[in-house]
Amino acid sequence: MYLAVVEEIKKTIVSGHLSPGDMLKSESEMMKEYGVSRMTLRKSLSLLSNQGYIYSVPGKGNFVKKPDTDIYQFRFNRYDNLLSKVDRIKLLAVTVNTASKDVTDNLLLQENGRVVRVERLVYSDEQAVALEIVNTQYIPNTPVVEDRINFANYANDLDKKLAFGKETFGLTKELTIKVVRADEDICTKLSIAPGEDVFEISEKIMKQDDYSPLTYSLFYIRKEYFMLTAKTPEEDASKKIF
Amino acid sequence: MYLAVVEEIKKTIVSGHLSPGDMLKSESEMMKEYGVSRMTLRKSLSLLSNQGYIYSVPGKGNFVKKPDTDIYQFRFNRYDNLLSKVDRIKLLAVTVNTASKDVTDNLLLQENGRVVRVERLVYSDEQAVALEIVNTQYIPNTPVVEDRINFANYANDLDKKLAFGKETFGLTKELTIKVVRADEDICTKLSIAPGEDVFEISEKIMKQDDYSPLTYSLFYIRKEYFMLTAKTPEEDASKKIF
DNA sequence: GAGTGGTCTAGACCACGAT
DNA sequence: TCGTGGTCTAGACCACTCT
Repeated sequence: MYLAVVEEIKKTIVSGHLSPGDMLKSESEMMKEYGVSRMTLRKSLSLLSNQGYIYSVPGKGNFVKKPDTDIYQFRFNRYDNLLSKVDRIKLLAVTVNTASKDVTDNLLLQENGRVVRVERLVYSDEQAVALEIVNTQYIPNTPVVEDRINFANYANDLDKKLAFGKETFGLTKELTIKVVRADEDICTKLSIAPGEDVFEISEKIMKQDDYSPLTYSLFYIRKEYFMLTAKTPEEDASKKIF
Repeated sequence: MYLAVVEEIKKTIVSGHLSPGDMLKSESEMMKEYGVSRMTLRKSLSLLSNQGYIYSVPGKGNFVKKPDTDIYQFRFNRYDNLLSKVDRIKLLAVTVNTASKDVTDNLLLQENGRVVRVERLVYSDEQAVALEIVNTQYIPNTPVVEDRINFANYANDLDKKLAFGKETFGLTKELTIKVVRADEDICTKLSIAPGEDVFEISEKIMKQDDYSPLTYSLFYIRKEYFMLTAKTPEEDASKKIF
């Protein structure tokens, strides 16, 4: 029933009777028009709001929203997004050392702060296709960190658990993708020609409440082995909303 | 009040009393526990559901969801995402011709189908930094298409309006980003060395209901002029949901 | 059949904007 | 002051799952 009302309202919007910025009829009017109770109507309205069709201003009314069609969504995971199957991950090194400027800035460390640095090489088709560097602030005697060092040869899910325990909720992540000229170290490890370009994907994991950084990772990928596909968010929200 | 209940429930989840897959107390129990009515409690639950904390199974109960932390979101717009300001857009050509294989596949055309092809060069700092190719199915005498040709030297918003009229709602878009070796044509137009790599961003705009393609665009960008930043979706849904 | 979540209702009080 | 949307309530019926 509330879904039917949603469709009705969508029609009046899309069919052009209403344009962005226009006000919808008041809720009491719409209750009569569609023959539903207030709560039911409001359920419809909030669904429309979630789908980006409308927004409401307390004391004034509900308005048609200009749709934001420039938002995209994608799924990314360091090991699952390469263009060919990962068949081996090799642990290169686990070190505790002074952070570089880049790492210091991103992890908001003190000057000369120390970090745990885990370096891994990702193989596909017997070839090294990606180099992964995970930096975590080093806090001596923290079980999490010590564990992280001990088990650093395991990757992926286990990695996350070790780093954050049960804190899988309440995290925000930020990803930056660009193309950079590979430095000597990367060229050697990925066995590519000097001066070649590679993808650089940096991933920063932060706490959601105060944005304090937990890890800062760099992922260098041979450019033929990565591409990204993103889509406009689904409208399927309908099923999730209530 | 319902927000307070949300916080309460989050606590019981995050503090580890509940793990993914576990069932929450029944709604009637929680009503008593938090001293709220059914509708209020359900408002809290649907908020939690939207934020990805829980899901519910009719006839059984509400369950803690394993958070999907691999979803990212970003905003993209052909002209607003370059690393430097766009100061000029030059229309190179508007042609009606037989579609290439790639275009035919993506627009689901008949064999030897014809398309309107609009080609533009994007300038920044007096340099050509990106080449844009927009393909739309050619349907003779369709006002939309004819207008598109007439006004093809205008870009961005106007472009969208001409192509889709009031249909700004109900569209889905798909983006693919990769790095490819520039062909001769691109090298000339962007004045880069032969064999250099460029970003290739393809954008396919479809109708949301039947996924029928409307336009298929290719965007070639000099690799120094583009990078992408994406974030985990906000939890701010709270404000949007009701 | 008992318990669960999904939906809907009629009525109430509030904070807010416009006048 | 009046109309608007935001919130909350108590009670009802339904379809579903489990035993």
